[in-house]
This record gives sequence, C-alpha cells and structure tokens, in this order.
Amino acid sequence: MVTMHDVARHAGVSVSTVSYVLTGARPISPATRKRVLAAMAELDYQPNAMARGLASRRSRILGLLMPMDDRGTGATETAFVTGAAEAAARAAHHLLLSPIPAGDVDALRRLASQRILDGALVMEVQMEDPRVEVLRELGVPFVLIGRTRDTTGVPFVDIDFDHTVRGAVEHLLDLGHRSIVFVNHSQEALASGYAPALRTQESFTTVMAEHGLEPLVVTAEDTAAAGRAALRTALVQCPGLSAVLAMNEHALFGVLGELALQGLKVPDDVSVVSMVTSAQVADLATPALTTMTSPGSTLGRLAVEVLLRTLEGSGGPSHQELVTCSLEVRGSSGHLRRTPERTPGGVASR
Amino acid sequence: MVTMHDVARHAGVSVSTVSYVLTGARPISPATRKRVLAAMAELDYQPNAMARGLASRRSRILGLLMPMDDRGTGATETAFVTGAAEAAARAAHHLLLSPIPAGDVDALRRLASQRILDGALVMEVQMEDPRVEVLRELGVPFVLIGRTRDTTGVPFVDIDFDHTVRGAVEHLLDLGHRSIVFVNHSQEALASGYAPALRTQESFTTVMAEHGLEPLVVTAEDTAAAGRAALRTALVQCPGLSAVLAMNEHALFGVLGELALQGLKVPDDVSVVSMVTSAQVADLATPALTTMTSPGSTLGRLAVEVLLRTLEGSGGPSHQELVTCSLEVRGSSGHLRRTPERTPGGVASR
DNA sequence: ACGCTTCGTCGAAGCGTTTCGATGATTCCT
DNA sequence: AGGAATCATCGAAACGCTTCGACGAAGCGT
Repeated sequence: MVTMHDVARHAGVSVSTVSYVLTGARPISPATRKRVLAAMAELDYQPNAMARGLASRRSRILGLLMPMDDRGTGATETAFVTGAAEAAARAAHHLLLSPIPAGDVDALRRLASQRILDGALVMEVQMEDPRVEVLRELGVPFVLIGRTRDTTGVPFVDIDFDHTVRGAVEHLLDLGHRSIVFVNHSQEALASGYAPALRTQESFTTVMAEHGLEPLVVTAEDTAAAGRAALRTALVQCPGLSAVLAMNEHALFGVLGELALQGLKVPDDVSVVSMVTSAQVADLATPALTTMTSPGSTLGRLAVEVLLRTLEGSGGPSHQELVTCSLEVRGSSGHLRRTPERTPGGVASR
Repeated sequence: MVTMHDVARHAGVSVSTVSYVLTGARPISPATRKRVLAAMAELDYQPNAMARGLASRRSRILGLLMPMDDRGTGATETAFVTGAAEAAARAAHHLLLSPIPAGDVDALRRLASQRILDGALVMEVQMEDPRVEVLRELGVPFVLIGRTRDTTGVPFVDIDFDHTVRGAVEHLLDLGHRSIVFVNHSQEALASGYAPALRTQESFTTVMAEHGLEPLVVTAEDTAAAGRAALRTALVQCPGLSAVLAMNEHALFGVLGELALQGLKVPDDVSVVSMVTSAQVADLATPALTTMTSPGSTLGRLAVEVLLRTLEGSGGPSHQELVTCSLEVRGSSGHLRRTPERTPGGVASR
C-alpha cells in the first residue's frame, strides 16, 4: 500500500505538506503543490480512509437509517436512495445502509456510538420518533426524511402532504367528482404513527370539509387483497362513488382489479388518482395512473445536501423544507360521466 | 468519548488486556475478563470503529456495489438488499452502498483503494464484467450476485436461470400451451451483456427446441408502452399465441394492458408467467401472476455469508452457488382452452 | 538596515485501536 | 529442588493520517 510517506519522499517534502495539499487546511505554494500532485499521480496514491477518519474525526460516511419493514420498499424509496447516493458520491462521501428498525433504540445507540458516521439520514420517520432523541444525545448530526409531530429545532426534508392532497382532490373536483374515497394505509400503520398516512388523512378530511363534502376514508393493508376488500367496503358505504384517491400503492392495484371485476371502467365510471407515486409504478396500470408524482431522487439529494451543510458547521437554524408532488394527469382520471349503475354486491375473484 | 484507556483504568488493567477481552486474540482469565466487561458496561463503552479499522486493517464494512440504472430497481433487488443488510448486521458488519456503474472502472478503483471495504458484493453483473478484474487486482475479496460468462475461480451466488425457464415452460406445456412467446428485456440490454436476459433467452431457445417447438422471442424496453408494442409484434408473428413468458416486469404490465384491450382474457385466452418476480409484484396484477418467484432475500443473505466466510480466510475453492426460483401458480395461468379468435390488428389505447 | 509580519514548510504529537515481544508468576516434569 | 514450559498480563510500537506549534526566509514599513 502506498502511503503519504511514500508520496512525501517521492516529492521531497514532509508528510504534513502532502496532507495540506490534500486537505487545503494551509496554503501551499503552487510549485510544491504541483510536485506533490505529480507524485500522487505517479504513485497512484489513495488516502487510507480509516487513518484519515481516525485522525480527522470525520469518516466521510453518512448513515442511511432505513428500516426495512414491508412498507418502505417501493419505487419512491428506491429513487430516494438513488438520489442520496449520487449526492453523497458527488461530495466524496459514502452512504452506509442500516436497516435498524425505528423502534430499536439500542441498536441505533450502538451504531452511533461507534463514531463511524459523520451524520445520519433518518427514513421512515414516525410522528413520535425515538431516534431523534438518541441521535441528538449522542451528538450525531442528522436530517429527517419525513418529520415528527413536533419539529422545533429538528432539520428535515419532507413531502408537502397537504399540498399533495389538495392538488389531487382539486383535480378530481375540477373533473366534477364529489363522491371521493380515500384509500389509506392500514389501521395499524396509522396507530403506529406512520406519518404520511396520518398527515394525508388529516389533510383529506380538512380539504373535503372546506368544500362541504363528506370525507370517506377506508384503510387497507399494503396488499392487493386488502385493496379489493377496501373497495368493496367503500362501495357499500358510498354506492355513488365516482373517484378513488389512494395513498397505498399496493392496495390500489387491488382496487383496480376489483373495479374491473365489478364492471366499473377507469376512468369512465371511476377516476383514480394515486398520491406520492413514481411514474414507473403509474405506468404499470392500464390505463396509466394519474398521480401526484413523488419527488424521490430530489428528496434524497436534498437531504444529503442539507446534512453536509450541517456538517460544515453552520450553527444556523435547522433547515426545514417541504417539497411538493406534482400532478401528472395520465389515463386514470377523467370527467365525471354519470352516476354508474351497478349490480350490488361485487363478485369475488376466481 | 470513552476510550479503551478509560475502561482499562477503571478495571485496573492495561489497554492491551481490554483489547484481548474484546477480540479474544489471547486468553484472559475469567476473573479479569469479568472485571473488564463490568467496566465496559458501566462506562457504556463502544469501540471506535475508525481506530479499530486502522489498527486491524479490517473495517467490518462490506461494499454493496449496486449500479443504479433504471433496471436494477425492482422489488427483487430490494429484497436482496434487505437480506444482505440483515445478514451483515447479524455478523456485526456494515453495508456501504455504492451506486458506481458497472463500467466505471476508475471510480471502483478509487473506492477499493481507500481500504474502506473488507469485501464487496457485486450486483448487476455483466457477462464480461470489468469489476472482477479490478477487485482481484486490488486484492479486495468479493462475491458476485450473478455471474460472468467465465466463472472459473470467481465466487458467486446467482439465480439458476436455466432451472427457472424450464420450470416456467414446463408449467405452460403441462397446461397444454404450445405457442409461447418470451418477452425479454431490450435489445440494448442484451447487447450490453445483461446476463439474466441473455441466459434466460438461451435457455428458452434450448428448452423449446427440446420439445420441438418454435421459440418466439420479443424484446422490449422496461416500460409498459414497450410491452404493449411487444405484444402486438408477437401477435403478428404468431397469431395463435396462447401463452406469454416474461423476463421483464415493467413490460409485462404493458402486455397485460394490451391483452385486455385486444379482448384477450387472462388466463382464459392467454396464460401469463413472469419469471424472477416477487410475490409483491405478482399481486399487483389481476388476476395475480403465476411466477417463478425470485429468492431475493435468500440470495442477499447467502452472498454476505459467503463473503464473510471468504474473509475468515479459508483458502478453499471459491464458493459458487445457484439458487432456484420456485413456481408459484396464481391466477394468470391456466389450461389451454381454445385457439382464440380475434380481430386482427389491435387497437391502440385511448 | 532594523525589527515585524507574513508565508511556506517541517517535525512531532496525537487519534484509539491492535499486536508483538517481554516479563513475572505458576505449574509441570524428572 | 531445579529448570522447562505454560499462562496471564503488560508496555510499547505500529497503523496512516491530521493538526499544532515552530522556524527560517521573504517582504514590509520606517
């Protein structure tokens, strides 16, 4: 392994000079700098990350705290990771992937105490997330992807769920729909404090109320079967249903299947809008889904940039930013045509 | 930060003794060990990863070389990562996620030279993958997830594509199908050496030939639109088509949409089997897809275990293992009913 | 020409571990 | 009983880098 010593000898300078060329911590004359750089190139020198990390107390590694329950596994999350990875790479940092569950405080404490992370990106943030306290206590800078209920002094980037719901609902209202059902994640997800589900549901209720409409909500596990059941429930509660607003991609595909089985055409009989969904997933359905498109990779990039800026040591106020989902109208939403007649009591599949 | 020194002082022993308790490199008497462990617990000591890494030349970090092109982003890959992360965590190792493209030899060389990785898991392996040579040259142990054309001396775990194709084809043959079209990834993917596409296609050709059948193959970009077009092409080339075998999930959903538009029912008119597909994705379709289910998380776990075993320093022969996809029959495949009549020249959507 | 800054560089002391050789204290064999 | 072998522990030298104080050589004003 070629070390700084070798470079120094080869360039006829001291090790510290080589170090300064690399870090820029002190000015070095152009002549020496050039010689040092030449020596590095010639010897194909790469700094040893561990040594640098030990001496500088900066590992250049960012932790990606990504609990891997079944939910957090969609195309949106993947795009997020991609964006984060690219931003990190651009800044010569690395991303360390940790699947620690949001509730496993001990594991997080262990990880953070190893001083292997310069900072952390916290995914799958819950309304009351114990990780915030742990990281703060251990002095590990962090940025939430998502946000807790109380966000005072906590840096985060998140999706503007209120804006997203409004955009989706207003799109449907513009098309003439009045009977809209909101298909959310499961009761358990809500109970466990899964923030996107809670926030969107609250916004939905508010927005519908603002328009003097009844906010119909059904919940479903993240499976197609649950989606089917959810739609049947919705049709019972509101037979005149003309639009579905979804915050649960997996269930939504079940909804679509069930709609087809019941002889309801999309978008002629029922319009469908999926929120926080990627174009890739939207395309899987026929017709392609109208979505509030998730800003996946943007969010990831942003999170890394905010975190790195924090590490630079600005003692400024913690950065908080909401990024919006944009409406992309595809084939699944259209003008209200008529109150569909249908045979009551849908037929089960197969 | 509490260091080994603190622990040593607190326990009344030398630092080296503390180290030996931790690493087990030398025997320590039960009495001292107990005192040391007590001191650690009391002080809430966590070893500094950087210092340990520098001194031991073992970072306990495994690189996950995961090129993030559009393709490698499905549920199968996610499951893989999940499995790997869990296996690594169990062995007290970390996973460092690097999105370096397969072709970017320089970036890989830079990463590997930093000595930040104990070993690497190589994803998205191509038939001729330059990364193998780089890693070997730089002395970084690795395991391929996938495999190159020439696998002599290269440790890998991969899916048994031949078995997968056989399983799928035989399932369809058993149901009476004879006109089967294989929907593969794009021409470019094939040309660039994307191994799963090449291997499955070859197996398909072979297996069909073994049964005296014509192997019809169409290629498609990984989009629904391309899938639609692919199906239309297939119907022109083989109007009597009764089954679709897919190696391209995204295109497959286009295929399903186009089938519906053409008035062809699944599985009554056309049976569909998707290969290397997760149950999650299978469920998105209605009816749910019959699949050769990808062993995602198993593969990830296995890869990490193999790599760790390699790091333990067994000079044995390089571990090579193929793991099979298992047939899961869902609603999309059924007995051949009849040669479907149809209006020639499908109607484009919308 | 004098001291005073400023500039560029050097040497050495860490950073928190691991690991190697050495050192007493025991135990064992004859 | 005496020397060899074994055992548990210690001290110190790495590991490859960063960073701090120091120092000679220029450049400055007066």
